[in-house]
Amino acid sequence: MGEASQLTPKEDQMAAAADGTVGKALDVLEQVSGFGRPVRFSEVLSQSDLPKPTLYRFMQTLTNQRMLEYDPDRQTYAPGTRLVRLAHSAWSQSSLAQVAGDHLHALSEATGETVHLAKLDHAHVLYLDKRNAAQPVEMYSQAGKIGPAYCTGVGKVMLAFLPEDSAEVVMAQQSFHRYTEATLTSPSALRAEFPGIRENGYGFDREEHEPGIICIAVPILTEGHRLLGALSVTSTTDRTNLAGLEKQADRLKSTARAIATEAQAWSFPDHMTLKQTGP
Amino acid sequence: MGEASQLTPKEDQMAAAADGTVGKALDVLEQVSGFGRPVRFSEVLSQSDLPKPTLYRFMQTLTNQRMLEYDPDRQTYAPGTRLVRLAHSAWSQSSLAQVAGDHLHALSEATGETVHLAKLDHAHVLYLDKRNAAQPVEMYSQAGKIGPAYCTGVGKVMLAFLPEDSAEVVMAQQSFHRYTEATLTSPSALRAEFPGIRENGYGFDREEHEPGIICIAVPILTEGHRLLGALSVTSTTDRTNLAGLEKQADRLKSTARAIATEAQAWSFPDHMTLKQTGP
DNA sequence: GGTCCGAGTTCCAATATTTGAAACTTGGTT
DNA sequence: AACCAAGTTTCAAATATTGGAACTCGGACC
Repeated sequence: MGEASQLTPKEDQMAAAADGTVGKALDVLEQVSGFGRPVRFSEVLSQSDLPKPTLYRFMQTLTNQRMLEYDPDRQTYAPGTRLVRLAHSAWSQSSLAQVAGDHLHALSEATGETVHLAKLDHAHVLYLDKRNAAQPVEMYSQAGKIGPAYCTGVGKVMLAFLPEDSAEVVMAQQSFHRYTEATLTSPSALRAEFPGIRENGYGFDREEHEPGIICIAVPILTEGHRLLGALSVTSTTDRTNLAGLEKQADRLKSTARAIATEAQAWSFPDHMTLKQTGP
Repeated sequence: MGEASQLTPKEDQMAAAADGTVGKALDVLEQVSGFGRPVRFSEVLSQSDLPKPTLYRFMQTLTNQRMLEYDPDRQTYAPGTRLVRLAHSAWSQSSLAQVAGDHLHALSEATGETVHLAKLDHAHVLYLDKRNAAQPVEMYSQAGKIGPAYCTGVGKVMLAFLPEDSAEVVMAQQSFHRYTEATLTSPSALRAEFPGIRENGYGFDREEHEPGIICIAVPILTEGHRLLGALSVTSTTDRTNLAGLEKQADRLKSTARAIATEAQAWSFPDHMTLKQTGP
């Protein structure tokens, strides 16, 4: 059992709770990945509650399967590149990410600010895409990155539009680190914001995660009110303020609606022959 | 078995084939991902040789583990976003990708062309990074994307610098589709290029994959001559020719050497704060 | 040179898990 | 109402996983 690991919120007792051998193997993968750097077998062993031969076999299997990669020079394991390939496939099949691309671009052009597309993963916010007004697309520099749910615009908005019991479960898993003065550090503080967010249809990040950084976020909902993700426009207190961001609310909402509609209608046009291209 | 297998000896035909339950589960994941679009359970079933309940349980497990995602509206499965998260971790831990970033940028600035970083994954070329010049080439490739090994600059160069038996194994797995007039469509045609590539230390793509697209590529090798990946500069026949690209050979080689050195020296200066950014 | 030590690896019988034929449920169609 | 296909559950038999213990290997330290 690990002690305080670096960024993981409360380790979810039931979620990671292995279903079967596959679950345990994936736990090992997650653990290696969680180190954030290549690790020796013994390092993983000391953090794992699996017996030595069992862990050893899992790591062998995962390495065989290229989910882990072994560096023979350093004798370390790191998450394997098969993951990168699979993730590319996952990302390009995500109707949300695919459909949203153009909308994000348009939004960042129109506002001149950075735009994020995110969804809820486990108990974290997972960023699916990001557009800077000036810069072109960056792939995994930002896509795939995770952030806290309780102190980001997208996170709070998604919580507010989640079924109440689900939201409670997610909130129970937050670590509530106080990043700034403004960070909300309890479920009740969060809960208090929800009615307002639900009524307006948007929410703010009031420098709750980083000083000087503010944002406005809206949920992306299906017609059946199922939560698909969220959208945000970020700026700094140097350039604008909450009232300024609020002016973008309608544009954000209609973009989110458009994305939701297209994502649902998206019947996978086969024009993306996932055949290989490039030199 | 149990021989020291450095790079997939011969088991590779059945490569994905079973290592135990975990292997089978990952096969299922790969299969779903291979569809390239969300799929129904029965579609997977008809393409799998697993019995119905077995496949069913695997897909349940994978869904529980968020390696797959189930769309209740459409009743389809697609690769899950947990993969995107894990891949982000894999990518950011890949010393190659991390270390190469600045070099790629410099190279694309200096040459004004598109630069690719790739490694060998299974029998494919897997692109780890790409930098566009100001005027990007008409082409689509990004991190996580795979391409053929036998008709790309990076692929051929990597094959040439692989131990002979490994190269043969990889070549035996190529499909040798004739993309263009110039495509090499047999192991022997490939083999004939290797001595030249090894002697020069670089290789070309002579419009073998896409008409009008040419490139020069060099391998990235450790001091112990272990193959880490490859690097390429791509252009079009409109803008230059092979002789023109060849002028970049020395710059490419020294960049590759620098990347290799840094990648090996990279002892993980704990830049691992993993601090989450973005609202 | 020998001995000790810890990391990594293999063995193998006890045990818990996976397995899949068959039966059942669900939702849509004739 | 009867039918069919897709998806889900059951349960004993078959099999894979498990982990204590013993072994190998290479380096550190007398």
